Amino acid sequence: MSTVTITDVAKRVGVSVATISRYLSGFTVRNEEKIREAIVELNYRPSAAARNLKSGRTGIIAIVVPDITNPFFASIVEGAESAVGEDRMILLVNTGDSREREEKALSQLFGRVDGVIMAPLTEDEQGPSFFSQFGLPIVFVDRVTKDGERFSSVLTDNAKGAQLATDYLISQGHRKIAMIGGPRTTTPGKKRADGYRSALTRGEISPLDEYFIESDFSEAGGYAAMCQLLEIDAPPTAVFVANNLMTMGALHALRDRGVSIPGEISIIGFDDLEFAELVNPPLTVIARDARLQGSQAMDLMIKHLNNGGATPPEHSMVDVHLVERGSCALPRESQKIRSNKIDH
Amino acid sequence: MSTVTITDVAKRVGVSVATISRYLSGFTVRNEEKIREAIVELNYRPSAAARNLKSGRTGIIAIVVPDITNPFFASIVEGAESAVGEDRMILLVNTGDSREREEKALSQLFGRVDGVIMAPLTEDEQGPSFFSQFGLPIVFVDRVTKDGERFSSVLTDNAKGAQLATDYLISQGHRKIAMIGGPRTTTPGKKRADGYRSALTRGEISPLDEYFIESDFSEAGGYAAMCQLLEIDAPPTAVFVANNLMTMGALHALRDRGVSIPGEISIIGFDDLEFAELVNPPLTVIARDARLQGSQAMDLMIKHLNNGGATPPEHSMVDVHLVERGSCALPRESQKIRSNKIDH
DNA sequence: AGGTTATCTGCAATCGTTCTCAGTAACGAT
DNA sequence: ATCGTTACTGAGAACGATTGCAGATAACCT
Repeated sequence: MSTVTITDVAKRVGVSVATISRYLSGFTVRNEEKIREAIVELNYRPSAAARNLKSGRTGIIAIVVPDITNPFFASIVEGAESAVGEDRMILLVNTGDSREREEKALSQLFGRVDGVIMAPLTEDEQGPSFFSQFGLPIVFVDRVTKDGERFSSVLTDNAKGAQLATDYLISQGHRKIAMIGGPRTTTPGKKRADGYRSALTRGEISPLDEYFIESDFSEAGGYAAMCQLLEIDAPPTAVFVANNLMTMGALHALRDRGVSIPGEISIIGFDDLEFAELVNPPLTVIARDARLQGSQAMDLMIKHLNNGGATPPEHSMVDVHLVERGSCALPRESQKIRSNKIDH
Repeated sequence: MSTVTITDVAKRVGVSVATISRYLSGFTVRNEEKIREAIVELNYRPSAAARNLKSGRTGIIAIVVPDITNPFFASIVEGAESAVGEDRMILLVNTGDSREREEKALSQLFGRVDGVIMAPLTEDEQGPSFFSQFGLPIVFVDRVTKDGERFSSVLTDNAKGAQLATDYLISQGHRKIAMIGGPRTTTPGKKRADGYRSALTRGEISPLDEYFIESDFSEAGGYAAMCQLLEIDAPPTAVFVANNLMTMGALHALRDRGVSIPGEISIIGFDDLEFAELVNPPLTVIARDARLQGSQAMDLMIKHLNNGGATPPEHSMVDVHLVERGSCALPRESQKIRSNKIDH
């Protein structure tokens, strides 16, 4: 069994533990060759726990996300992973959209990790210094909270993305534009709804309450929301769906009901998906670089830690862009109206 | 700052540290109320590092996967997450398909985690006791290695899955059946290739070398492999693609070349995908429950740890089944042959 | 009141490192 | 020979918790 300690190595070589320790930390010592041999022979591995205790560092950075099976968060994690470097590792916590687990994780993380990169569930429901109380350096990704001022963040230009999407639909002649949004308690939920509304207003379309459904960023939520939209007397001719999972749900709903895209209804999603070009029709989306977001967050964290935690918070913003594929087209009615005009 | 130790709490209450420690470990002590107060007021959080050092336990279980953005592995992680319980956490390591990182991770993990759940990259390339040397309890998922006998594992019935797929294509009348496989150095790569071959043989079709392409389980690999298959003089009428990422690549390739599915070629994939019903046509696949695989692996690990590491290795197998959707159909030629017969 | 348990308490050792401090040895310069 | 410098070494005190041991207190019985 591997319960070999530094003392065993020291005895074997015939020097003090201090020497072995120094060798391990890169100082030059006299019997390097013998030490190397002893380490290999004894299969010695330094105890991380003891190191942590002495140094106060763990070399671990936590990433806390609501749902790892969401490809967006998986990409964030991958991006962070790619930037973590040689001498640190990542601890993943999946909160499963539970506030309780999020809080529990945060308090358990103290002392186990040097810092936390997280996409918090909500921004409103906790006190103003909720996240500060844990005494952990935090970098927020994608979402920001009330005491966000004290921590760095890497956000997406959510409002711009939503505007881009809505403007695009308007430019195609749609006026009955619905949105399936996320919870208003989250940054993306809020900002995307804002962007949608402001684009409508700018386009001189007055937002209809019926056309905005606040859902929950889940596939089931998207499915239900789309069903609800289809039941309206004057159903929308286009729908902006505020995240990838809900988009999948919406597509499922439309498929189940036999509604054709973009013939009967146009769909634009937020966040690209690996399979977006493979669905029928290929999905038009607002895309951003989630990997980049993850790696930037990690960069900020590492910079902060390497400075001894003395850096002021920094905020960066990742750009969004429209990826035109095939799920949006001229609205039926507008087609009619135009042909009427020609007839005229 | 949170550098409050158990000593501070003890002083505040006016008892010894031992008493506080005992209170924390659930023994009944006299001044429970005062202790609770002191802990809250001082915002005391026990040092995980010190605990680890004393107890030798960390309460952390590592999951080592080659690629977290692969939905299959994301589901494994999610499943494991769901089974991890109250008093343990998960450390995720993404090796990015690099053997070097895999090995480095394993050696760094020692002392930081109580056990490792992993899908090793390859089974062949390391010595017979490669994984034993780290002195860590391991549960293998999906793949198994040379010293797999010493560790528990949760595998998939890969051979059966491949046979199911191939038999299905044969039953539809295909005889020119190709396979895009994974690396032979991995368990799934090997077993799925075996299943494919044995199904062909049983169906009295002699396997053609041209029709078997050993790829790398990546999307790019699937794309390239499919292109290669299309260049053959007598291209296959059906292709079994051995994992989800390669299936996506293959679909992309077919789309780019304008080859119709299942009109010109039938496709069956291994591993279901969230969007499999949304692509055009809906994808027929061999499916299995990856979440279950993850949670079973975690269950085995926890059982092992709670027994003080004294349990013998256990091996379980997750079943596979065929999900018929729309990407497979009668082969063209066979259709012709049949109509010829009718004409006859 | 005295004796016997049952319950709680503090002391101090311990886990495996790192790091400070006070050496020691070698060597060239004086 | 003495001194200063450089380059390494070992003893031992931390780090912050847990735990065996023995002592103290309270509770209970006769």
